[in-house]
Amino acid sequence: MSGLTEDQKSRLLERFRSLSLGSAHLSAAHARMLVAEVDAVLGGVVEPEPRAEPVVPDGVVTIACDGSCLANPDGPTGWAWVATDGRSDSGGLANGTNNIGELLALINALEAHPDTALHLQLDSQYVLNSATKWIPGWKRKGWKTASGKPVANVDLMRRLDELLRAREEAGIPTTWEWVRGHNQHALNEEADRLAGEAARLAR
Amino acid sequence: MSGLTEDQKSRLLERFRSLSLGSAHLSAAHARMLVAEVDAVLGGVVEPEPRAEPVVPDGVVTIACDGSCLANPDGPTGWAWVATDGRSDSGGLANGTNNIGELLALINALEAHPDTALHLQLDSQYVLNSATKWIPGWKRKGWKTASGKPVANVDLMRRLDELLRAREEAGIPTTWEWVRGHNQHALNEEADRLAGEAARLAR
RNA sequence: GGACACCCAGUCAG
DNA sequence: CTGACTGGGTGTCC
Repeated sequence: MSGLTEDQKSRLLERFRSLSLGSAHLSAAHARMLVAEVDAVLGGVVEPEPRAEPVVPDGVVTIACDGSCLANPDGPTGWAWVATDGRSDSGGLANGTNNIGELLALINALEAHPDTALHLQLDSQYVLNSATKWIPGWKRKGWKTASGKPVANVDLMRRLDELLRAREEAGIPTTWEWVRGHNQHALNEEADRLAGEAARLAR
Repeated sequence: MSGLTEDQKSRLLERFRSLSLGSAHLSAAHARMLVAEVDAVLGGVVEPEPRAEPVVPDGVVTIACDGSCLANPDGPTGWAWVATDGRSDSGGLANGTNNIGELLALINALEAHPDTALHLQLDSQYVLNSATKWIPGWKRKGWKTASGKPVANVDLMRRLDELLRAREEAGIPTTWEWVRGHNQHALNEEADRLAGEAARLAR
């Protein structure tokens, strides 16, 4: 009924990193993610009940995207994505906003998987709605907001639109899921950690 | 360079309790406070350097307020205040939050000193800012938070406002000081002790 | 008016 | 290390 000790965690982490799965080995990000899972399960934090999660078909890669911004307007900003195919990436800039971080996470995830069917997990309704709902309307109205003001972060929005149109034209499936932030969702938590780390490094 | 042994502490405590200062004698709370001071000084924990502390004018009573809550939301909750006039009080309730404890400490201290110029020491910025900054704004906006949600613990906040307005109308001076928690600040430590005791008794 | 996110600060505890 | 109670602020959209 209890979780792992710190010692057990680090030993597990080392073990996971040295494992071979087929020809590949686990990334550091995924090893940490797995340790967190084991810890949660052993600690009774997650019930073994069937989870009401979307069923992701075989061959589809799930990616969690997240951003971070210390001192929100204009502070050090980080972005990160973590995928179930074992890949992950992150980066930062010296000045940005929380929403720029979230946008960059998605854009970088898409750029890294141009030919892969994806299931995208975001915690930002701003980015999720931009990608799935608002961009078409903005384009029709010359990138103007509902209240007539220019859409923020237009350059990033245009790039996002470009990437999504390319996927659509190539017939590459893309599905979306909103996940609440900080909800012991292993993929998202790891993306959160990496994004925060990247923001701190960009300081 | 070393502090007191437990034996030394209890002997000191007994000694302090039997002392006469003018016609009064030390309360148990203040005796413990003094012993803690001696211990800290002998242990080299506090430097004998001149401290940058507010100078409290003669006739002004300093009061440290503190709250405690075991198992934070909804657990046994205690409050306490300790004053330099030798008085102190504490109490508890079966269910509360940490912040309710801190609020009750201040409210009870004010109620016990309606006509005394006070210097109030709090470790809770939540309560300190409520009392000195936020209440006026909340009243203007119908007790709504900056993010539009109803202010928590409104009943206690209203009572606090009432007490402070009464003091102001009567022209009774009130000054405020934030002290970091658990910083060998004798008055605060004693209030902390009493609040914890009260919480355990309320269990 | 609503929603999500990013922080900052303090406290209470395990 | 974990979690909760509370407040302030900004970024963004409808």
